[in-house]
Amino acid sequence: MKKLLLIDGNSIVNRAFYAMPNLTSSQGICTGGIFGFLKMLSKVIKEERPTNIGVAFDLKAPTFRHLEYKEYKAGRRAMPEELVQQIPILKDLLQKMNIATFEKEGFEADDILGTLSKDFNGECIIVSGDKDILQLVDERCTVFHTKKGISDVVKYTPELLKEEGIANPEYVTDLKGLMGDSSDNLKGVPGVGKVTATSLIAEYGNLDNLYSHIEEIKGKLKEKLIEGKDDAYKSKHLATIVRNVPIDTSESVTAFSGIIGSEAYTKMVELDFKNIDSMFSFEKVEVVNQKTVAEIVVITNEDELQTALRKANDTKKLCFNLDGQISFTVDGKTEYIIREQESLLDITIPQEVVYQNIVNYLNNSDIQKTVFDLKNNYYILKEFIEPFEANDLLLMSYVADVSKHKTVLKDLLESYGKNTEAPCVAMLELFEELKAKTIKENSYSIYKDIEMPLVGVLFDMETTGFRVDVKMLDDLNVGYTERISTLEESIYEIAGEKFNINSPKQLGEVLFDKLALPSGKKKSTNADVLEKLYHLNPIVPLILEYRKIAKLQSTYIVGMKKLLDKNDRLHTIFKQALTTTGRLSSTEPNLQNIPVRTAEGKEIRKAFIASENNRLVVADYSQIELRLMAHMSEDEQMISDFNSSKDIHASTASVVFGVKLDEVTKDMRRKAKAVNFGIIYGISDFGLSEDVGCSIGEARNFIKKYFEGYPKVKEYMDNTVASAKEKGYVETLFGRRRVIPELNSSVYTVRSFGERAAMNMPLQGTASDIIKLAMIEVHKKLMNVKNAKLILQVHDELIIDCPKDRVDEVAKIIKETMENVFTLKVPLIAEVGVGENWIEAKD
DNA sequence: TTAATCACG
DNA sequence: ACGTACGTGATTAAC
Repeated sequence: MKKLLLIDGNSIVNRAFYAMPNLTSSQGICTGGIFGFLKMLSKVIKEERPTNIGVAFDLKAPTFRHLEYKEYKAGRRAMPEELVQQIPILKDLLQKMNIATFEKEGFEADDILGTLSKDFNGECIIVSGDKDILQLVDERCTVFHTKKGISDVVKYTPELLKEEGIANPEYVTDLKGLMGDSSDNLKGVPGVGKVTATSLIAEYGNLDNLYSHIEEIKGKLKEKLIEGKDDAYKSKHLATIVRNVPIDTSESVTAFSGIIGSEAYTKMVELDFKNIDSMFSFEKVEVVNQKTVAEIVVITNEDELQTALRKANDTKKLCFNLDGQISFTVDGKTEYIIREQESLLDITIPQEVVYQNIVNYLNNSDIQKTVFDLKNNYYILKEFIEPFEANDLLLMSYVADVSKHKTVLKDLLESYGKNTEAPCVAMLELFEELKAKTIKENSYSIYKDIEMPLVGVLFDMETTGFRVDVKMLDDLNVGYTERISTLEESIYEIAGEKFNINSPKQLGEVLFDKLALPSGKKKSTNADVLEKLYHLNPIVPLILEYRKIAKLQSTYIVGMKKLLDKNDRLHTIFKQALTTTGRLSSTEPNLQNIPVRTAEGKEIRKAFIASENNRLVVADYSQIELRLMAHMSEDEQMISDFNSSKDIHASTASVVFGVKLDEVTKDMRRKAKAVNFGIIYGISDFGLSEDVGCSIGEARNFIKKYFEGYPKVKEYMDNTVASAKEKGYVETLFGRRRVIPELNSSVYTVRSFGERAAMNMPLQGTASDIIKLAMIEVHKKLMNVKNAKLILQVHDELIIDCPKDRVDEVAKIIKETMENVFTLKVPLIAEVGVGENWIEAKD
């Protein structure tokens, strides 16, 4: 049985463009729309296995329908430039894939699809985001309507249309005739919208039948319908798809074999698309190595291994990779690969022997070592050697270009077009290239003086771990289980049925349909929405509490207990090359989001305790990002506020509301605090109004007052954005860069995001540079304090586990180090506390 | 695998 | 006329 897949090219690429992130190839071409289109295409091909495919595009030239109705299409929004550029590339790529594309002057894509589907002898699937196309549905033709994004489709059959009140697919045009369509500039009947039109069509079927029963309709609606009769028929006619476009519809034109040719593959690689092998079946082709021509030597015994390694004494170089296939190079030309054991009978070198031989060279400071992910190499070799010095390509690539960073070596090499057959040769080459780049861009010092010295510190912290009071967690768990079941009962009681409270979908149905609580457009059930419904139904507070307890139990009790070691300690992994700002991230478990804001949350945090006979010394920077704003903007008012006041939010309130410091009320301070946060995030009136709970106008007024009080802050933010747009990147005080391609997008939301990110990164990033420097210093100083260990960093906070008789000494060390690691135009303050657990130490 | 939610700075 | 706070990770449901 033949099966034809038809795609409305413009409609789908448009959906894809808005659904995908802002993808850009290494050659600077926007590719999000194309990639999204291919993703959708691969999915449908896999699921439907079509024998024929056709993709239709609109032409810019006016359609003949256009000639009849001049304003037709005038209402359609202009396509953003980034998307316009992608269309010819997509067409070219489809041709290379041997997929037929169609466009015809005077006709639209849906006309072409209508014609192809009519002439095809077999089953037919049409994919489009445009509802007009539903008129083509029939027994052998299904329409996949992409609701939102690209993967979420509704499959329309005649039966489904019936369920939606459309007895015959043809009546889709009648519906359009009544309701009109602003994007196509179809007028419809004035005053009749989607809801009225849908119910009229459900009742009367089509326009003819409606108007022959017009007497049954009463009041204003009747008048409107009579008045708009001409418009209704005119709009219906315009919405009717033409099914006899003069194109070649023979099956040989659309035939599709399922195999994609090598030319298309090359093009996709050139566009930097990833995972394409999992998307399509490609014709087998020989992979031609680019760049380096490396000699590959396979090593099968210890003698060969030792001979090869010994050369490092002369070349003074050793680059190795132990993750997966073990290989190394000593000259940047030859790749030595240790033969893998493929069966038990294979004779090769045991892993431990390889490690032992390599380790022999690692403490030789004459030899320049290079690896990818040094900290991970410490773990792999921990039985053989203490942490050693080496270049780290992972960190170098992270510093050189955050947006191109990769956590897997092979991906990184690929993204720089390197030969992955000889990873270590490619690593050395890439390291040198990126080193030159960072030196030129003044960010080498971020690598050399911040990231590299930090590796050993993080390894130490992870290895030491954080002790947990398991008994305390168990006790909490018992209480939680009981509370959850009580809450469940009460919730089911009010709802009148059992359902899964954890399912936002089911919960939404209970709240907004069954209990008829008011909801916005999207029926979101998040805490902000529920807060507003707090007093409308007693079920709401119960759900909020249920959510809170369920979260604490699943994430922080059940989840963390699985990760405890035999000494009741948790060992997080810090990801040092992940965030776009320079912050660390923490996983398995994430110890950077342990609860603290609520009373119940604090109970969990209390279970984080010092080691036997020890205390926790906790120090956190006070308002570091805002102090950096004062420093960077050089705003006199803000600098003087920080120099004179202990409470910056109160000072801000006095500036914004124009009152004396002692006249600031709690509410004024609360609002000022929200503005200060907003400033750090790249403020918007909407965001601020959501946070404060006021109108957008009021929020706009706060911002205006704020900038009047701190004029140089405004100037600084404007300059940052302007410079970012010009240079394409922003940077921290220490030279850490973030490239922000979104800044030049013509899509408002994307561009605005870029602007906010540009305002935020220098603040968040500089703060993280500073605390990293402090960590390096503190770690060094603690070597002289026996059993005192740095165990955790939470962005602006450091935690030390140390013997209780050394706490005063350690507290002094950490405070002085953190405060003096860098000098700003305002004081840098670290607040220090001591306690047996994490909560006690923070008071 | 992705979206929704919520924990943190 | 439109939709937004910046940076993260884990769990759950639902495909």
